[in-house]
Amino acid sequence: MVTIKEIARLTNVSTATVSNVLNGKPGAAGAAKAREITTIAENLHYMPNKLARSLQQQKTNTIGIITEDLTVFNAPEIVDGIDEYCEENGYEIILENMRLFKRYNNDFTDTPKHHELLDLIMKNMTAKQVEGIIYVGYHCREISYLPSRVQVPFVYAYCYPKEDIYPSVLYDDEGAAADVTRLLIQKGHRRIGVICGPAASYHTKTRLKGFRAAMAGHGLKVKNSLVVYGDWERQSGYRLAAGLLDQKVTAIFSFNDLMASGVYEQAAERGLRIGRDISLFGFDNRDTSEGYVPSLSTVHVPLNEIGRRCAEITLNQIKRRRPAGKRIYLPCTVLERQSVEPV
Amino acid sequence: MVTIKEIARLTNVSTATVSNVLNGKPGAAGAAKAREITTIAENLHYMPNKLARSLQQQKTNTIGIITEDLTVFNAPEIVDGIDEYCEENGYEIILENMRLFKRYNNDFTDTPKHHELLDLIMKNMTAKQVEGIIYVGYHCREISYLPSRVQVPFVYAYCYPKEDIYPSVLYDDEGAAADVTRLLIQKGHRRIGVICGPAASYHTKTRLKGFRAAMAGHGLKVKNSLVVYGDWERQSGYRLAAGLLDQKVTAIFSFNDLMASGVYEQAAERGLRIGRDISLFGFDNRDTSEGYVPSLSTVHVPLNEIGRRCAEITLNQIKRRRPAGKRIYLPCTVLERQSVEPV
DNA sequence: CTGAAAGCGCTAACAG
DNA sequence: CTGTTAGCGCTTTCAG
Repeated sequence: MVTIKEIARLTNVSTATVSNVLNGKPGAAGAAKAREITTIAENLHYMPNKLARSLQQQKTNTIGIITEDLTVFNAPEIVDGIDEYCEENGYEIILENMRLFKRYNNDFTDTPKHHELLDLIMKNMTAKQVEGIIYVGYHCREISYLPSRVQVPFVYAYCYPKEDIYPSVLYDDEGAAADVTRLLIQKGHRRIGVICGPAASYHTKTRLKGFRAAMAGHGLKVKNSLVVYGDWERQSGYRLAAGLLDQKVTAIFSFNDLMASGVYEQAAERGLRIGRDISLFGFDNRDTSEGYVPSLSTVHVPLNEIGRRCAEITLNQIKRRRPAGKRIYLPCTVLERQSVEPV
Repeated sequence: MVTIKEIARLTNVSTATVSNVLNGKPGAAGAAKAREITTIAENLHYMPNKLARSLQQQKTNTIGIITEDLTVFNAPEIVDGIDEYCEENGYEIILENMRLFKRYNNDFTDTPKHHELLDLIMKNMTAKQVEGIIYVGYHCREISYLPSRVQVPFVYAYCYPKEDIYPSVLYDDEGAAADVTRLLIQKGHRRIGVICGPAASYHTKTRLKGFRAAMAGHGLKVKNSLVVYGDWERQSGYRLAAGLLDQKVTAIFSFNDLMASGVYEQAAERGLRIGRDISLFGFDNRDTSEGYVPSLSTVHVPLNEIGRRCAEITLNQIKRRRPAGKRIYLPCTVLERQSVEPV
């Protein structure tokens, strides 16, 4: 690794001069000398050591991302958004993946062990002098264990901390569900079946709230038997659709695309055609949903935008530009495709 | 940020002693003094500055990961595998995402622009003193633009360089396709339809090779009209299945799960039941495939393992334990589920 | 057992 | 316009 010192030696100037020239300081050296320095640096493929620079400047231009689990479908897109924003603003990222799914066999809850792991990661990131940290949840919920000692701006993506001690960015589940419901109502649907996730889930609760609000807004009653609870998997959509179809619903609102795909299956077996005989809405806009036949109407969730926004908040806080906000809900986009028709 | 100097001042010893005590050097100080130092450090939440340490030790214990696109389905799992192995071995990762999909509107090819971007990233990583770099492709193929100046071990995941200049880890497409084909043949299937990806795709070519080899191995001829080409999307599976079913195939081997899901649709519309009336195999083991009804037989590709293996090779090279290998093909696992039955 | 001194690669402040 | 000096936080001889 060729250093600044080496170049200084070869060009008979001080390291300071080399540094100044290479950093484009005006008038750091005479034109001839300056050219000599840059040429030599070029030829030797000189590359500044960022460790040394950061140490001396007391600034790393780096933020840390902690993912609860990078392999869960929403995480990469959020990370991508963070990365994008950071790149545009001269920041870099380091990544720590907690791997919660694999570590705890998919059924962990917020355990002390989890808390310990978080603290360890926080320590490590602090040691690496990150200037801010973004915590990416693997599913939306309130996080009750908070990091112990936070010395830099800390922002939650896709989850939020108890009592909103730190800012967080989520999306507007409730509004999106209400939008979908209103759209179905406008198309003349009255008997709308709802396939929720588990009753305890944040997403289930907020989306259901939006659904009920929209129904009430149109003076429609919600029949309890038309609201059923699955487990987010395709299988449960397939199974639960049977009961709803038996009850002659004209539309089904599935709280995710996976369960909606099970509805296609169930409908096909009964000789019902989605879009024609029954309308269907999903949620998530998984990359496969557009390819369904007919294409699935669904809700696009702004994952990339969540990432970008978190990064923006973090960088703003680093620059002390703005005080920390609270919880931010980004709007979703309702995508009407062929699986929905008027009654 | 409390430093070693601060602690030295408070405990009336030199920074060297503090450092030695905190790093557990035997006999660095008297027992009492040592305890005092550790206590103070604890209370002040002292945290070593890794930048400084790395600079002085000329060692970062960090490797870089370059993803072509983190949001493509295989990338997170590979990154996860790398991360896992590194964590187990005391290494950390920094991530750079090229975002090729978004940058080039999904239809980039290996352009000069791409090459430039790669060099920029390489430079940056080198500046950060990574000890090795893993390049994660977004789909399997030969990469023709190589990084210009590589100063550390460099390993390809899920793609491979021209002339195998650097080691690479992929999976055994050909063998897996042959395994699937043999399994179908053993179940008595003779008229097997194949839904490939685009003809030019590496995956299409190698899997087709495996398919043909297995057929030939059993003295079976491959009818050209039974080998059709899609675009990896569900739609094309739906469409192409029609032609194959018209030709009375008893089994369909779809080269990915997405297109296989289209086959379910087509079959359902014709009143055919997958598993009973027609057997179906996918490829990729996408997380949704198990939830299909009936569950889809498919091929699990060892993405996590690819990541782990790449990390292993990289760390071994860093420690100069082994010479660089060539291309490594990891075995896939055939998952037989309910979508396959004997004729 | 303990500490002074040197130095990793770089930049900022200041003096000539 | 140019160079000297000092120091970021840490570890590592090596001398006491």
